[in-house]
Amino acid sequence: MLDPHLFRSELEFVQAQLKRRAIDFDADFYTDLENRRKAIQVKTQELQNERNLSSKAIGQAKAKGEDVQPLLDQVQGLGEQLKVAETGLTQIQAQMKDLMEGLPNILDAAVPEGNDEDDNVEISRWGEVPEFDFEIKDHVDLGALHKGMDFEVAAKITSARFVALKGSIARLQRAIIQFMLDTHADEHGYAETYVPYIVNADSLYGTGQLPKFADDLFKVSVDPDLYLIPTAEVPVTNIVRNEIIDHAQMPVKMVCHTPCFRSEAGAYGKDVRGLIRQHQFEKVELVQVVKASESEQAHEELTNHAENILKKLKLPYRKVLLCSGDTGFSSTKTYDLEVWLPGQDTYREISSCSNFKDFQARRLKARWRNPETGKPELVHTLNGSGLAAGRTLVAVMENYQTTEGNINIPEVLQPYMGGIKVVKLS
RNA sequence: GGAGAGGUGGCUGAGCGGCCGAAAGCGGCGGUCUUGAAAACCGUUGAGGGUUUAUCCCCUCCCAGGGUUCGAAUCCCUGCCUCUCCGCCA
Repeated sequence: MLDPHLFRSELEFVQAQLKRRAIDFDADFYTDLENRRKAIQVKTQELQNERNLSSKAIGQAKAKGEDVQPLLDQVQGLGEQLKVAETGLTQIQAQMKDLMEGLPNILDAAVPEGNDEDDNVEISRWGEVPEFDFEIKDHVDLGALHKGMDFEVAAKITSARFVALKGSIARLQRAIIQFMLDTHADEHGYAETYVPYIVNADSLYGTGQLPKFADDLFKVSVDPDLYLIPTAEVPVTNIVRNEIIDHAQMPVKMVCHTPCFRSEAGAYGKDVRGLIRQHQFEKVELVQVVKASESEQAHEELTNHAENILKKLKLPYRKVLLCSGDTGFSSTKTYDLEVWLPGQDTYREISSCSNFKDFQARRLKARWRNPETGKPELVHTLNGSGLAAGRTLVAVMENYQTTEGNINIPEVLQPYMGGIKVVKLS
């Protein structure tokens, strides 16, 4: 949610910024609504004040043993007026909330203009794209060859867009997850975190998935409304919802591995082959809660932490700054890390690192206490995949394949694989 | 799943339908004292919002949502959560 004060003081700026998101914000409609809100709110509060004063007077008169009937006659009808005013206020506030919560975050000045992923800007490349002197296989074929990746059986158990992993391939994914968790916890200073995989609507509202993106979620319960998490971002960031964090606890840095569940409604026909786009996948997520003045630096650091995993795995990747049209709803600025996938002969997203500034914090009512002023201030929240484990599995399999169809194990993963250096065909 | 108890400020914990945004203690902050610190003493200290240049003033919030009332932390209803006991259970 954007700052309402910004709308009142700098409406034209807001309008211009939303235009970058291809949103035609109706300033006249807003101004009219805001003026009505102001009038109704002032009126309501005046009536409330009148009621409070009258009631107090009645109380005092009663204490003195005076006749209160004249006073009671005086307030007759006030209740009805107040009810009308309060109802009106509630309505217009709800209307404004609907309007406001449908608006995306304001983009950082550095975000390039553009319509879609084709307009994203490459920042850097790392590593050498491997050259193979044999006919390479993609992860689906490799997985089948190793009898470790079975889409058919998952379809039988559940439906399309699920997978069953077995043997060394399953272990390799687990090794990747453990390696990532250990690296972020031990080297990058994140607190390992475990959270529920099912969340309530308030949490999804807090991080911005609701009310706008309900179609992307799996709902598992009605009354109360509960959903499977689409990312660990939701439960982990919501740890600070409605909290005022002591300054000594700042910055809050958490790392968390969870499965993620996405209905991917409307994504059919897009990238269907293999593990790339699934209803359920494993991800290690980095979340930071920082002071406003530190979020831009934290964004760079968090992205570096994710990059560090790719470097340690010696997987070639590139870093991309998303353009205005491709940056997510809640984000001010997002870097994507794209890993090289030989099977697709291209770079594919494996991490997305975003700075939400105070957009989520305002919805979450997540604050920290500034010792200099003694007052609570909204925090800035950030998160990034560190990394998507399923896609990392794909990347390792495809980049480390050998002519025999074996898969070499990156050195950093070997301790997690019982010391073996290669997964051989049995 | 069954039975009971309870949800009040950063924490502990009082609170009769009006004098309660709320005692007291702890903690925090400022000060006195001290070479410094501790102790003691004094003062101060919740959040959100409206109006305003600002001060002032006003509104809302005692788990959440409804209700009763001129007036609700306090009474009533519903929900959620926590704790204790029993049952079941990885």
